[in-house]
Amino acid sequence: MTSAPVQPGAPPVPTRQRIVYASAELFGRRGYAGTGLKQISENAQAPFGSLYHHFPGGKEELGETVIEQAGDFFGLVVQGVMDEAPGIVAAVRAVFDGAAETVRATDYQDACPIAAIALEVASTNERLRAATATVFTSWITAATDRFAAAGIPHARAAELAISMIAALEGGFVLARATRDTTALTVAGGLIATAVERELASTD
Amino acid sequence: MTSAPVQPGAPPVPTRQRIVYASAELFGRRGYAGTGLKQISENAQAPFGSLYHHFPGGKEELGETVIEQAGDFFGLVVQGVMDEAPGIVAAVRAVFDGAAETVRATDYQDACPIAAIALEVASTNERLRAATATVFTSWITAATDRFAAAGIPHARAAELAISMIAALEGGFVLARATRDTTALTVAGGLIATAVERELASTD
DNA sequence: TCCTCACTAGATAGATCGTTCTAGCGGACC
DNA sequence: GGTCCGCTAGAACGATCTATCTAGTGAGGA
Repeated sequence: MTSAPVQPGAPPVPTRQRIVYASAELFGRRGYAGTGLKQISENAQAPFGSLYHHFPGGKEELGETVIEQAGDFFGLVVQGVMDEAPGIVAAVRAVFDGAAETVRATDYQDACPIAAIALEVASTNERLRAATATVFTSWITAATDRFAAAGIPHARAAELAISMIAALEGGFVLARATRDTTALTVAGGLIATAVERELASTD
Repeated sequence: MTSAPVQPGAPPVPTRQRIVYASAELFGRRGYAGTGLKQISENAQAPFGSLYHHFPGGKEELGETVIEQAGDFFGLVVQGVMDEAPGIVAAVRAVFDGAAETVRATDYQDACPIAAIALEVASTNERLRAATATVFTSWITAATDRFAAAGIPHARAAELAISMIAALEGGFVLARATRDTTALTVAGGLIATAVERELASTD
C-alpha cells in the first residue's frame, strides 16, 4: 500500500515512514508501554501485518528506529532554528520559544518523544536506553560546537550545552504537566543569559 | 497482614504504605503504564486483593496517591537538604549533588517518579496530570519562597525556582539515559551561579 | 504469459492487563 | 461467647497486549 498523496502531485508517504511518524507521535503522547501496536497501525493507516514486515524485530526495533529518526529530525529542526537567529544568544532563546510555541500549538500534547521514551526504558530495555543516550549525546555535541564556534572555551561550551538540553527537557516536563509554557521560556531565558555572560567575560 | 517489623521493636510498615512505596519505585523505574498491579502487589509483599481494598478506585487512585505522597516526600527531602547547607547558593548545589548521588547509588534506576508519570499521563489522564501539576507547582512555590527569603526580588526568585526544577527534572532524564550524573551536577552548577549573581546584583 | 517477491491484510495464539468476585482469617466490641 | 468487620487471599473474567501465521494482491522481469 502506498496511500494517496496528501497533495495532488506530491509523492505518497511510504507505509514504513507513516508507521514511524505515527509511532513517534503516540510514544511522545502516551509513552512507549502505553502505546499499543494496534493503535499505531490504525493511526498510520497501515495494515497490522505491514508492521511486522517492516520491523521484524517487533516493537523494540520500531522503538529504536523512532528514537533514531526523531533524534535526527529534531536535531535538524533545532539547527535550522538556530541558523536563522541573528546570534548565538538569540538562537538559544529561539529554540526555547519555538519549543514553547509547538507545545502550545498542539494543546500540550506534542513535546519531545525521546524524553518520554527515555524515562520509561532507561531501566528496562538496554537497547532502547542506549539509543536515547546516543541522541542526547549528539544533541549536546552539536550545541557544544555552536557555543565553541561563538568563542566560548570548549569545556565551558560543553557545560552550557548540557545545561541547555537539560533545561529544555525539564521545561517540556513542566509545560506538559502544568499546561503552561512559562517554564520553557523562563528556563530558556536563564540559559541565554548564561551564554551571554560567558561571551562577555571571554571578550 | 501487618508484616514483621524491619528491626525488632520498630513498628511494622502498614500494607497500604508498602503498596504506595512499591508503586512509587516501580512507576519511577518502569513508568505508569509499564507497571502492572500484580507486580506492585508482589514487590509490596501484599496480597493482590488488598490492593483494591485500600484503593477502591484501582490503578488511577493508586497513581494519584503515589503522586501526592511522593511529591510531599521529595519536597521535604529537598527542604531538609537545603536547610543543612550554609547558604542559599550552597543549598542549590547540595540539591543537585544529592540528586546525582541518589541516582548513582541506585544504579541509575531511581530518580523522580513524578516526572516519569507526568510525561506519560499528561495527555491521557486529566486527573493524574492535575496531580503532577500540583506537585510541581508546590515545589516551585517552596523554592521561590526560599530565594525570596534570601533577598532576591519575588519575580526573579520565581524564575530561578522554575529554572531550578526544570534543570533538575531534565538532569534526571539525561542522567538516567546516559548513565552519567554529569548533567545533574553541571546543570546544578549553572543554576547555583545564576542565584549567586542575582544575590550579588541585589546587594 | 507466468513467475517472483515485496507488501498488504487480518485471523489467531498465548500471555498479561485491570477489575471484580467470593471466601476466609482474626482481633475488637457487645 | 458470639458477632462484626477490616483486611487478607487468590481465583476468575473479559479485554488487550505482542507476536506469529497463512492467504491474498499487484507490479516488474524473464
